[in-house]
Amino acid sequence: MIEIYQILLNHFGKQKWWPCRTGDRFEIIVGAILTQNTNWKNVDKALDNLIKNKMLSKNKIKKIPISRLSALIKPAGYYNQKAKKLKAFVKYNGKITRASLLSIWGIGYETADSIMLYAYNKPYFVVDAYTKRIFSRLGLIKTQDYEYVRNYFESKLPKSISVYKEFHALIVELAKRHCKKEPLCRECPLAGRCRHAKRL
DNA sequence: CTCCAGGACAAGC
DNA sequence: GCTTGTCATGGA
Repeated sequence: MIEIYQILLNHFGKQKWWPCRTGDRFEIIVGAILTQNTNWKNVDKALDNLIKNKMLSKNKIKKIPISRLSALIKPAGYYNQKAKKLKAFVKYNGKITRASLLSIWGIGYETADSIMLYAYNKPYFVVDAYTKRIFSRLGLIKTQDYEYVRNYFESKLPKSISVYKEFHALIVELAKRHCKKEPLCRECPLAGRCRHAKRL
């Protein structure tokens, strides 16, 4: 597994995730919620709107009317749902752990682990749809169950925050560049490992 | 025009 | 328990 990480790192270079302009962890959390099933470019516009209107803070999100909040994050799509999710998150006051994040409405496994890893620097491997798709097509995982896949990666990798961060980012980069193109295995850095004729 | 993007939740079976 | 529908903009 670490070999695959090295191949991707050598091929694409460091991705330096999570993108964050303010350097504030709250921006990472908001981004993690807004990017659910959504292109990052759209999320970027929504974050721009929040920053330009000086609304990117826990207290501001608490106080802003939900109708205005949803208008500001509109480019990110699902804006009504996501406005509710942001409200649900800022309403929570307790200690932030993986379990407590999962108890908040609107935060599922991937979002919780993204927040833990990239905002709080805790060693949870983030599993997204790309990860499941690519590694099952490589023949390395049997099921798509989230916790199974996360456990698989965490057990086969050194427990390193930076490796977890980069690897997930590299998987997304690999997917963006090669998962859509057909046939896969020519320019793909994992070509030699792909047992499938189809694309990753 | 269709398809999908760094998901999560609820309803239906 | 597992499968399907819903949420929605913007770019390819």
